[in-house]
Amino acid sequence: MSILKEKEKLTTRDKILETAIELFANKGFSGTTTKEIADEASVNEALIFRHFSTKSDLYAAIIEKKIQEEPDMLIPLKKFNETGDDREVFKSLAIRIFENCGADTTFLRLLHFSALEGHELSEMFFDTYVDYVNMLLFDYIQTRIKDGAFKDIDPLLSAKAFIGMVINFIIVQELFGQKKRKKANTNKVVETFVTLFLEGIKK
Amino acid sequence: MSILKEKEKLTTRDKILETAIELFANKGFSGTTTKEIADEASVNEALIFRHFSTKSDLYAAIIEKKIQEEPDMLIPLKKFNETGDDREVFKSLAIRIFENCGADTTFLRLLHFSALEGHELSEMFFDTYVDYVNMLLFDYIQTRIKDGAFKDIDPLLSAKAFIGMVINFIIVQELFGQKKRKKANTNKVVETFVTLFLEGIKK
DNA sequence: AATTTGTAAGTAAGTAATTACTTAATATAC
DNA sequence: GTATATTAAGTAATTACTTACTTACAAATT
Repeated sequence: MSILKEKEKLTTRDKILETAIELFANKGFSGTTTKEIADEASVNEALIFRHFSTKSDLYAAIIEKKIQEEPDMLIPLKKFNETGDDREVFKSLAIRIFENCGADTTFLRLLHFSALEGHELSEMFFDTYVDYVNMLLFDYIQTRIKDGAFKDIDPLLSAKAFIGMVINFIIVQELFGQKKRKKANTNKVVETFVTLFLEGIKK
Repeated sequence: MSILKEKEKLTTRDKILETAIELFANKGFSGTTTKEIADEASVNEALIFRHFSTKSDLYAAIIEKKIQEEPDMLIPLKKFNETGDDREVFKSLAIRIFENCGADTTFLRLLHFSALEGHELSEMFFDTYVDYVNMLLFDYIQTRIKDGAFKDIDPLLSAKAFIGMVINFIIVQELFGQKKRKKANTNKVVETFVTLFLEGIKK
C-alpha cells in the first residue's frame, strides 16, 4: 500500500493534525493560518474547529502528541548502562540524537518555535526531551566517576557539554543550514566528538 | 543625562528601529504587528511606512544593523593568537560568548527567529556571527596542531565541538530557560568546559 | 523684516484583504 | 431515521499599508 493511500485512509482529525504539524514546524504558530492548514489538508476550514476548539488548542494537541511519543534517543543509555563500554555508549547516544533530530527537521523546528513563541507547553516539551536525556547521561557519568573510570568532574556539566557538542552541530546544520553547504559525514563527526570527550573525561 | 532623556532625543526612525528590534526578538516577524510597534514607540503607524516602505524592509534594516555591529566575541582569539596560552584563549573566548549572548537574549532570539522564519538575510546574519567565530577558532586549533601541542584531530570539528558546548549551554539557559531554574555559575561552567576540551585535545 | 517657499514630521481616517471562528443548512453513514 | 460529517457563507476584528491633510521650521526671496 502506497504512502498516499495510507494518507487517504487517515481520519479527518489526523489529516488536520499531520498537516498542522508540518505547517507549524515550518512557519511557527503565528505564521500559520487555519485556512492554510485546511487547504493543505484538503479539509473544510470549519472542520478544524469541530475537532479543536481554537487554533491554540490544535497547537497544544500537537505538542502533547509529540511529548507522548516515547523518544528512543535514550535506548543506548539504558542498554549499555552496565556494560561500561564508554565509547559504545556515547557513540550510540550521539548517533541516536542524529537520527532523531537530524533526519527530519520537523521536531527541532517545532521545539524551537514553541520556545521562542513562548507556548505554554513549551516547557514540558523541553523537559521531556532535552532535560530527560541530560539526566540520563548525568546518571551514567556519575556512575563512571564512582567507578574511578572518569575524572572527578561535575557530571551534569559534562553531560551538557557532550549533548551540546552534538545538538549544536545538528542545529547549525539543519536549522541554520544553507542548502548549498554539503552535510558532514555523520560517522566522522560522532567519532571525533566521542574521542574528544572521552579523552577529556577519562582518568 | 538619564536614559529616558537619551531616548527622548532619539529620532523617530531610531525610536521605530529600537522598538521593532525588541518586538521582533520577542514575538518574531509574523507575531509582531506594525500597529504594535507604533504604539510601543509612541509614533503614528503611518510614520513607520514613511521610513520603511514595508514591514519586511523594517525587518531587513534591523538585521543589517545587527550585522554591521562588529561582534567583539573574536577579540580574545586575535589577542592571544600568538601567546600560546591555550587555557586563556579558550576561557576568554567562552566568557566573551557568554557576555555577548547570555546577557541579553535579544540577539539570540533575533538570530533564531530569522533562521526559523526563513528571512532572506538570515544566512548573512549567521555567517557574520556563528560561522566567523568557527573559522577563527579553526585557525587557532590548526596552528596548535602544527605546533605539536594538539592532537592531529579535525580542527573544524574540534572548533565546532567547543563552540557547541558553550553555545548550547547558553541557548538552553536563555532561550528554553525556565524562570524558576536558577542560572549556573558562569565561571564554573567555563572552567569545566575548557578543562574537558583541553584535556581531550592536548597531546 | 516680512513673506514665500520647500521639506520633513505628524496625524486621522481610510483601504482591501485576511484573520480566527460561527452558523445553519445539507449530505452521508449506520 | 437519527446522529454525525461536511459544507458554503457568513461574522467582527485585525492586518499591512495609503491617502489627504495639517503642522513645524528653516532657507530663500522680496
